[in-house]
Amino acid sequence: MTSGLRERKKLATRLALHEAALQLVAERGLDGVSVDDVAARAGVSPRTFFNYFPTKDDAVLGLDPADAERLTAALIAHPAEDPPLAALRAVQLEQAAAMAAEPEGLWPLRLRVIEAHPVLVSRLHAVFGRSERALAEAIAARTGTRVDADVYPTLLAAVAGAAMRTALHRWLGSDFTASLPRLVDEAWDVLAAGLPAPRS
Amino acid sequence: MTSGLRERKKLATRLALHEAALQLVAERGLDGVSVDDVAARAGVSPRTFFNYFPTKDDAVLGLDPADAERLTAALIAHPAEDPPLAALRAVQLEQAAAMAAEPEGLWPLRLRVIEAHPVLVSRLHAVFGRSERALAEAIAARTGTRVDADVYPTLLAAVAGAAMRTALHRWLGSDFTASLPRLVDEAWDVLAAGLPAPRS
DNA sequence: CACCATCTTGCAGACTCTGCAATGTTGCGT
DNA sequence: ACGCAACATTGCAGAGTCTGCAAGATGGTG
Repeated sequence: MTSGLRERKKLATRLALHEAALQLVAERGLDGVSVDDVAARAGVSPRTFFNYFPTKDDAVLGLDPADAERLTAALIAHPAEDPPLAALRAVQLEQAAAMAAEPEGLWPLRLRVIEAHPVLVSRLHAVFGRSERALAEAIAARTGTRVDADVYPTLLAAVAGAAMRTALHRWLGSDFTASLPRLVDEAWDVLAAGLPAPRS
Repeated sequence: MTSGLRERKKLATRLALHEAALQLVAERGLDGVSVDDVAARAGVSPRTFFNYFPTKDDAVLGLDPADAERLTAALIAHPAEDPPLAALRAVQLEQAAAMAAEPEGLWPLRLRVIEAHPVLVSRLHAVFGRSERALAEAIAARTGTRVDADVYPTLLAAVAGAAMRTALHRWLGSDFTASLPRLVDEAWDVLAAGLPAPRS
């Protein structure tokens, strides 16, 4: 499936561009790095850069838009007897585990770089927003409602994004010593309880 | 306070630029409008445009970063005996009412234009993300916890954003026939109940 | 009225991003 | 092995975005 030399090369180039962007920005800051720099370090022409990423920022994030699809696919594949909230929670737990297991600690570096640049934080929020839309559709399919008829699908999708973003933020805050899946779990516990005020 | 001629002129210029951007983009689409066009219609030089908005997109959104501050200020001003969730909900209801009452139906137009351009949807998400950060701080102050010690502030702030975004999305979906405050209320009802699956 | 702060503007220049056409590679059938 | 078709890379030209700087216009103040 992914065996063709062509496919592998494309993947490799994409990753090379992403890592080059990430490292350079970590070293010099976002404004200290141009597309030409990134292309040079990745060993391709500047023009080629734009065949892989529409934007310098996107290269730094390096998130595949197909990630969102994979998430919704996982949700759809989940046993139908589970209620949507439980299904979504389970799917996100798996996703969190996968992220924490990524080789080279790519996610920690990514998150550190993002956190240091407000623009990138915004971009990340935007990416989440995108995938929430797709997620809402999948949830609607699960509950037998339509996205524009009921609050539930859109709201639950947005809340799921909130849970993951919160967990990521706290993961970074713990300097990645905490367990990401556990942080996701904690968030869902509070959500499922109806957000009661914490005992102070 | 806001009485100086200078202040008023700045406000007027800012609004003129925003409305010019909004109208032009509504007519020709985002890519059919350049900063020069916007500046021309607003009657200022292109260079001046950038004294007011860092980006063409920002001019189309036209959201004052001070809006976020006003929200947190309102939360802080809210009676301290209310639990944070109730306080936040009340504050958002007021905000929703204010948005729906805006003259000229600015918000409907804004939302329609935004919805038609994915980039702007992303930008809006980003703006929400920003204000959620500030909100988290205010919530932490209210609950006596610290943002990086407890899930609650960050999560509740993110959820509040989810509620408002969901309500806005549905408002648009209803072609602005629904009551925005009511949509916000519905979202909070579901949230406070712990997101139970809807009876289908 | 005169001074200071602030706002506007033009200009030069770096950078981002796109379309197009030429050139090089890969995959596949014969 | 050969050669064709598909696809990737590259350079170039050009429009558009955005910034710094310095000159000029304008509102606020004593």
